[in-house]
Amino acid sequence: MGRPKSPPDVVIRRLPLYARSLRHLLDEGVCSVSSHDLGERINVTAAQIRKDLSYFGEFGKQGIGYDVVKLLQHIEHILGLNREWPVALVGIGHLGEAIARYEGFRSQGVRIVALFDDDPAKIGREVEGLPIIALAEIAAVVRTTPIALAILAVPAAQAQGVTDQLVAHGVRAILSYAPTVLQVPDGVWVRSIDPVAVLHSLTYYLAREP
Amino acid sequence: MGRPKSPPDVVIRRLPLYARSLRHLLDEGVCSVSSHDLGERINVTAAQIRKDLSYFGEFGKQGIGYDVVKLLQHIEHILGLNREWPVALVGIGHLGEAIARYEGFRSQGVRIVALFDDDPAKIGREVEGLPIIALAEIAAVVRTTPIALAILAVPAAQAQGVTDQLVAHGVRAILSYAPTVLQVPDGVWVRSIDPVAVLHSLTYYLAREP
DNA sequence: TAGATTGTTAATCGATTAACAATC
DNA sequence: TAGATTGTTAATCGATTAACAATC
Repeated sequence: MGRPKSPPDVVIRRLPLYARSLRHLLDEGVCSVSSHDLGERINVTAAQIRKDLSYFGEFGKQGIGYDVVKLLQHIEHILGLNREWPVALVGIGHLGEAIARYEGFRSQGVRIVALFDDDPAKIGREVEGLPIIALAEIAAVVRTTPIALAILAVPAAQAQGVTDQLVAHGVRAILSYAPTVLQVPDGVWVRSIDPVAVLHSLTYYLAREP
Repeated sequence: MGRPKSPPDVVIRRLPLYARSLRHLLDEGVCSVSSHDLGERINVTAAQIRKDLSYFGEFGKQGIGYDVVKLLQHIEHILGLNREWPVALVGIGHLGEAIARYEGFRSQGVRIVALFDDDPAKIGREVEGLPIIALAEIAAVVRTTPIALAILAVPAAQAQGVTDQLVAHGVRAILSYAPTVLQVPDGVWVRSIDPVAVLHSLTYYLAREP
C-alpha cells in the first residue's frame, strides 16, 4: 500500500557531501545550481542527487535548479546540523590530540566538549583549552551536558570496554578510529574510520597493475 | 559465455577485515575457523564470506572450515601484502604527524618511507627518524624508491594540486584525509577518509530519535 | 557413519540509472 | 514561447542471502 520509504543509509551518508559542496558554492557566490552541476563536483550522477533529495521533499524548480542557500539549509536541517551536538573525545594519544586540534572538526553542528583519557600522566593537561579527564567522570559530565555523540581514538584492545561505558551513559552514536568491530545494542550507531584497512584494499589494485 | 567475473570493489574492501580477524585468531592460537564463526566476529554473514572468497579460489574444507594460517596467507597474497609497499606521507601537520607516529600504520605490507611538507618551518625536522622534505624533492626520492602509494593529510585547498604532483611522479593509489573530492586520471585509485562527513551523517539519526 | 561446513547456483533484495511528463 | 531542469516511475544493474549438493 506504499507508506513512504525511509531513506536508505547510503543516502544519509551522501547528504553531508552535498552540504559541503553547497557551502563551497555559497562561498563562491553561486546562487543556484542544477543537479547536474552539483553532481559533477562530487562525482555523482544528476539522477542520483535528485533521487536522494526526493526522499525528503521537493527543493528545486523545474528549468532552474536549486537555490543554493535554501537547499543547504534544508539538508543541514535534515541532518540535524541546525543544532549543535556536544561531542566527547575519548583517547588523547597522538591521534586524539590531532583530532582535538583539527580545525575541520570545529564544524557545523558538532563541538568537542570533553576530552577523556585514563592515563594518569595525561589527566589534567589541557588541549585547546579543554582539560583531559578520566573516563569515570563521564557520569558527572553528562549530568550537566547530555552527550549523544562520541569519537573514539583509543587502542583496539580498549575500544569495546570504552564503548560499553559510553553507551551506559547515554551515548547513542560513535565515530570509532579503533581498528576493531564494535558490538553495540540496538539504537546505537557506530561508524568506523579504518585507514589501515583502506590502505590494505588499495594495495590489491597496485599489486595487479601493469 | 561467462569469463570469470572480477571481484567487485566491495569485496576487496572486506578482505582486509577478514585478514585482521584471522590475525587475531592466530594470536589466540586458533587453527581452524568456519565462515560462520569468522563472520560473527565482524558482523558479516557466513554466506557472504564464502561468496567473497569464492572469487579467488577454494580455501576451505567441507565439514571443517578454513585453516587460519593458510587462509590468512592467501588473503594477504591476494591483497599484495606479501610485499612491502613504500608509502609517501604528504602534509605533516597535527594529523600528518599523528599518522607518522601511529603504530597501527607500521603494519603488514606498507611502510611510510618519506614525509613531505612545503612549510619551510617544518622542512628538516625529523618525525620517527624520517626527515620532512619539500614535495619538490619527490622526483629525487622516486628515482631510488618508486612510490606507488601516498597518504594525503594536507588542507583541502592544496589537495588537488598535491595529488596532481603525486600522480605525475608515479603514485597510483592515494588515501586522502582532505575533505574534498579529488579528480584523478584512469588507473589511479583514491579512497577518502572523511570523519566530518561521517559525524554529519550520524547526527541525522540522533536528531530523529525518541 | 553422522554431522558439519564448504562452494556455488538461484532467488531476493536494494540501489542506481534512464526516461519522461510536468513545469518553470 | 523554447529550452532547461525537476521529481518520479520503471528498467537495469549489482550485491546479498538462502538453499543445497558435494564432501570432509
